[in-house]
Amino acid sequence: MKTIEKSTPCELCMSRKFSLFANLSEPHLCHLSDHKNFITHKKGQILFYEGTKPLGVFCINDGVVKVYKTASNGKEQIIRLAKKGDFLGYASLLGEESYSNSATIVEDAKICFVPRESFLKVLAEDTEFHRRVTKALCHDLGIMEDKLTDATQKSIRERLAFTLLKLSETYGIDGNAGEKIDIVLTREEIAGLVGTATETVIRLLSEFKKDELIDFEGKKILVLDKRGLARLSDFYG
Amino acid sequence: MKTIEKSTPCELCMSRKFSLFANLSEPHLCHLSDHKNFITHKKGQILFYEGTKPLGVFCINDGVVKVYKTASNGKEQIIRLAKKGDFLGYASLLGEESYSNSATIVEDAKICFVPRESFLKVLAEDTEFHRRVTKALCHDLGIMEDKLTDATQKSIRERLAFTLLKLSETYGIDGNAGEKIDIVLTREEIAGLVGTATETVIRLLSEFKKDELIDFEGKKILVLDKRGLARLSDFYG
DNA sequence: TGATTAATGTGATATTTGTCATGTAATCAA
DNA sequence: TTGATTACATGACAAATATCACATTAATCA
Repeated sequence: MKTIEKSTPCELCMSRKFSLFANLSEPHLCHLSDHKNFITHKKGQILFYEGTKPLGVFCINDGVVKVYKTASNGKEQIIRLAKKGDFLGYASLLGEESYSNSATIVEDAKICFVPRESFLKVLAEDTEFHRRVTKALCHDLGIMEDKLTDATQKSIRERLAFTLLKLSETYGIDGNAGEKIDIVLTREEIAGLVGTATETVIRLLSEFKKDELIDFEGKKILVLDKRGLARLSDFYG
Repeated sequence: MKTIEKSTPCELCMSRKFSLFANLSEPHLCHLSDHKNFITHKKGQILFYEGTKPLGVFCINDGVVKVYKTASNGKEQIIRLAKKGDFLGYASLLGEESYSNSATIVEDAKICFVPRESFLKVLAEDTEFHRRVTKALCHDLGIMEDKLTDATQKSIRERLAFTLLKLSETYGIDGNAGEKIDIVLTREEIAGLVGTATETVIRLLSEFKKDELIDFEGKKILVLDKRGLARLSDFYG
């Protein structure tokens, strides 16, 4: 079901501007263009599985991908949602390990695959790029520390409120009736994001709606009261 | 209370062999030796605080340091325990951010401080070293994903059992009566490691003792039945 | 040494949250 | 369109865990 088609060369790619590839040299960009594969993925398709070997890195040109671990109880813990401009799989590649997580398309996506050798070549030849990659890894590490701390020290209600705020920050589009979180996530996926049971998410979302913090528009969530959610999430930032 | 004294030069440092500095060139090692500070720290002393700017990296020559975040409820979530050969603070330094966590001495420690410039100089000049740092960061990221998944999907009992196994793996010394975890942690610190309340740790440890999975020897814990703990921790690895 | 503080332990209790069961609504495939 | 599957929803209930209060013991220090 994967579609391979002609794609924008990296030199002209717009989503690159917001990515780690932002400041690469012309020759390196051409090298990547020549070696990459551009693939269109449909919702539900799987990019890679935990435990398999990374053969390169993925750059998201458009769409949304969930990166998650499957716990021993079968539930998915979503590590992050990756969007346009984000890279996938580079940590496992550079760590010289199998994928520590799996990745599945959440919203139809256009994704470039850069093979291992090309990526490593650019990394080796462009020290500045290597430094940016390192910096990104360090930043991600800090984020994971925050997530871990929240997971152990905050209640589900707090975490759900916080998750909604974060989602609206990243995927929010302003409307007349509050900010719409413009991606479709199932309750189960939200539960995976928060780290809880699906039923609990359903109940809490109803509660949030009753309290007029959020509303629903089709399958999407409207954030009506950010301040209220921030208060609930014990987040003062 | 910090003591500055003469220290082994990096070239001769034994704990370096197990660290990221393992394969540095002679000139780089000398450069580090010339610029580092060697400081002896006592239990309870604080190495750095979350939110402050990193001025360099710390290399642990001996001792144990807890790296933790203070949650909004005041509790400490311990991110990791760092021991001989481990580095501290490099993620924040390379991420060009303030410290994302705090570090406090758990067991009396000898620690070298390498100033920012020296560390960055070596990083810039030794590509292989940079690659090893990157690899370590990637590995840590994978570990954090595991921890997050465990934190949301496993019970406290499972996590405590797992924590004890990990501790015995790292700090265990074999004795006639099981494997002794040879560091002193308060119940509160164990709670911070697991991500739970102190009372819960106390109760569960008593339960584990009653079930003859562990025993106490002074302030230290003896692991009597690893298999039993592994079963309890839902860990098959 | 005695006084003070920190660490450990225990009980009672309330709450949060997960689980199971079941039902309805929405979506999808043939 | 219809049957099947998936998503959403709700109730009942049990279990795990946090919190608070208060002992008791150990460690520290003046």
